[in-house]
Amino acid sequence: MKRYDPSKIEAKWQKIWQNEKPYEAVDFDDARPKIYLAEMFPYPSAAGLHVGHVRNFTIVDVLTRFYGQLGYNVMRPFGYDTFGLPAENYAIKTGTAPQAVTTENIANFRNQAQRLGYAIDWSREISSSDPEYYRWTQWIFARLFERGLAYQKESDQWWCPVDKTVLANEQVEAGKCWRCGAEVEKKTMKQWFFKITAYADELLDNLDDLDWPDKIKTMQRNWIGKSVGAEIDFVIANEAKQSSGTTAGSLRVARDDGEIITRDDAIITVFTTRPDTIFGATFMVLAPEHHLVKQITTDQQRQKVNQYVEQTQKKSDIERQENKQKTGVFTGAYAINPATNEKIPIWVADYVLANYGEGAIMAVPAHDERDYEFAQKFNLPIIEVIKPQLSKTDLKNSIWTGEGIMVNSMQFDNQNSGTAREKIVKWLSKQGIGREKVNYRMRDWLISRQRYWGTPIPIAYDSKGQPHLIPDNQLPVLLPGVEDYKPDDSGRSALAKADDWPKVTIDGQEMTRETDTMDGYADSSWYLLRYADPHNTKRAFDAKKIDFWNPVDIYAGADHAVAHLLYVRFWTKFFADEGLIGFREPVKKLIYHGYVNAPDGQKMSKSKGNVIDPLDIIDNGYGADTLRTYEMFMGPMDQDVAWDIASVGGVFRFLNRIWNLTQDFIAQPNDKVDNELRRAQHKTVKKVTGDIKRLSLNTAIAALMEYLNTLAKNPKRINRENIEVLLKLLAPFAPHMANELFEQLGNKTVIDNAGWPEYDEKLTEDEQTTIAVQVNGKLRGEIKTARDASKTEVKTAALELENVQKFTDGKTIAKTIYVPNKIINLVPTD
RNA sequence: GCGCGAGUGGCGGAAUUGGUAGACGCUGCAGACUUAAAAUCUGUUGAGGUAAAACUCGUGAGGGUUCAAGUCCCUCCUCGCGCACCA
Repeated sequence: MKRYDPSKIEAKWQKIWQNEKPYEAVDFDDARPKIYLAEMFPYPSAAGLHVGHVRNFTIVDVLTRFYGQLGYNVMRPFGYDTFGLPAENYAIKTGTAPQAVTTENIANFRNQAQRLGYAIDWSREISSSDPEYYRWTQWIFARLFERGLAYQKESDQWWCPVDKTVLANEQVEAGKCWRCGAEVEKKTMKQWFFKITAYADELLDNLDDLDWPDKIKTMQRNWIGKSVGAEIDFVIANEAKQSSGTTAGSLRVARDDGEIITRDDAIITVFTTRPDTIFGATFMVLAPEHHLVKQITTDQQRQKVNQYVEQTQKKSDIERQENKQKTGVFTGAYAINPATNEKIPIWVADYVLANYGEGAIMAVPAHDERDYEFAQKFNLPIIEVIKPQLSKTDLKNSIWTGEGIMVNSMQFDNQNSGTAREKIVKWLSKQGIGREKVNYRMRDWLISRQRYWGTPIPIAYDSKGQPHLIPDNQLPVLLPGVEDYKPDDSGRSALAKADDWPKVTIDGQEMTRETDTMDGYADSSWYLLRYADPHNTKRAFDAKKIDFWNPVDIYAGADHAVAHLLYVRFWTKFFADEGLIGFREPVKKLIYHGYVNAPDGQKMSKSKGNVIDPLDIIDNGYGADTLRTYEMFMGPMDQDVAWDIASVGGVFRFLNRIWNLTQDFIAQPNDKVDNELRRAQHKTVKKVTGDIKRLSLNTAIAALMEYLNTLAKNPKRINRENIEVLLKLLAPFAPHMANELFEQLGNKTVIDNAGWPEYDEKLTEDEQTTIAVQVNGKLRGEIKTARDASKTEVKTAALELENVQKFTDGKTIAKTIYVPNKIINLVPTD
């Protein structure tokens, strides 16, 4: 008898798959349904595949093979996210050119992916640092530029002092760089942005219809952070000379110190989501960076205010976030509350953020917790304008921030705050001092990176510093080889140091190239389209091919909940608006799986020395089939799981038993149909099919184990069909073994083409069913009956059970609940 | 603080629609084979209880709805993740 030796059979089948290319997708094949599956393409690190990749790729592989067996025209491509910081940092560390490192790492990744037996369409392999790819990333930049969706702006940006580049908001996590963890700094620089905010509403609204995990959708909603409210103008009041009045067109107001300021400077606009509470606005607060702070501050308060502003500017954002104690200073100035016409003081405090809304608020301490805290601390008046429709006991110590009935609000009294809100906005807008306003927390996507290893931004500047697109026919703007690509503190990438490269002639004009490169997320925002037409040299992609394959049916990943998955949605919407594609969402179903952690539950990391190398597992004799099956079996897909080598052994034993069982059958074949095994077989087909469809892969494998246990108990009664069905169901998880044994059984076709087994619903049910017998809801016994047994029959049989009689003796049955084939519950009178 | 998840044996987990809690795997224990070990195979493995059964308890805690609750409702605790002064 042959022994199970994974190394032999896996090498054999991998070679066959490489030579015969059975997993290439067919464009425009209408005879079969199509399905497009993809994983988030990996950064090919020098360390090779890790167990997390294996989980990610195997999930997609199981589905690829499953749908393939079901007869689908499956596209499952593969690619590499090669541009970006990790590759460049690695190149710097090892003193090799990023180009060379990348080529080497791709070869390694490809080789390792093949050693795992993935059913990849290798004809569609792409990598983002390939000029044939980034040429089109540049082309897309140009289209965005033409529509005003790529623009330049000078502003404060997050700068990572370690990676020496600016970062997008999405790449700053709790004030730290997402890559290296260094605390980021503010730096004023002129940078390129993509105007993702133009799509804010659609990005938010379309989330509702996506078959994505709620967790991701919630994160994206929070990130977009839509707030519907109003802008309201407050006029700055003058204590001493109230009556300086207006002159034509502009309001002129005198300040305490006598200086006259014009209307533009005399208005503070605020954003609020609760205009209904305006009658309770008893003070105003400006962010320390607000442009009016200097002008309105009175001489008396000037020193204190300056000191406070200086102090907060010195603090990093982290420090500002850490200290939740309210601080602030009175400016000495007042504004008029337009609803009450009362004079209210204007304060400066860092709890108001400069970069959201107007950087100024009307403070309603009775109905906002932060304002309340501030008012308590500085003894500012609190006026209640909304009465909750609840008993007061609920709010003893806190203030009411919900809806309610308006009070102290003149003509709006006794109305519901929700309806009053709209009326107040109308009332204010009639007076020209208020308007509806929607604000978003999301900012535009900053894409400039002061690093070498990225897609060059296809822009050049004329002598006046005006940006011009590099014409399409001069694309790609090739990344030149340079000697020294290390980043520095100059705020410019290494490309600025490349001798002649920045010089370019466009339309006969001498210009200077942009030397920053694009954020790597730009590259990954359209690769799911390129897969459908990976070798097109005339355009980014052919609309007909996109139309055939895209959007992606199932996309699997474990990271990038906000950044990548928001950007790729943004670009898809842009492409649709450009008429390049016919859909507005890139991914129908998203699988967001958990991490594979070290045995102690900690994250695997080189520094902790707890990294499990998947290739070691293969080479130690377990083989790729065991590794793949184990990673699918270790727990539900969406959960984090800890590595457990003992369980790897359990899965190996499972496969080994299938091997031995099949060898025994080959030695002593049997043709007879055994009813019990046939039923077990059909039951298993139903269960495994259903489980794979609902992505419950761990229970699908458990069902295969159960089926194997049933077969192994009756080795003599197993027939060919029993075994072949087992192998077909196993094939997505352990394709090498399934193919090998299927062949050993004498089949001429490979198992991939042998179809997915079907089941007969009637055969998935036992002829006899076991019915649990309860008395008063407690289990007292079991009876076996025919499937179609009537309630009366079952009841009679149940009442005959000795153990049931013990609990029903001398009592009458008041109620009988019967769930066919499941349970009967007898409820006696007391 | 707010939002979203989750809490089930010694461990990972299962229970898809309110219907027999603990599938499947690991570990442990006992046995077979072996000079021995590994491998393999068989049995067993929630707690209490019993010679064996019966029976009692049991899905984070407490209450509720129901013939019936891991599952639904209320209150609370713990952990994880996300957001974090966004007006």
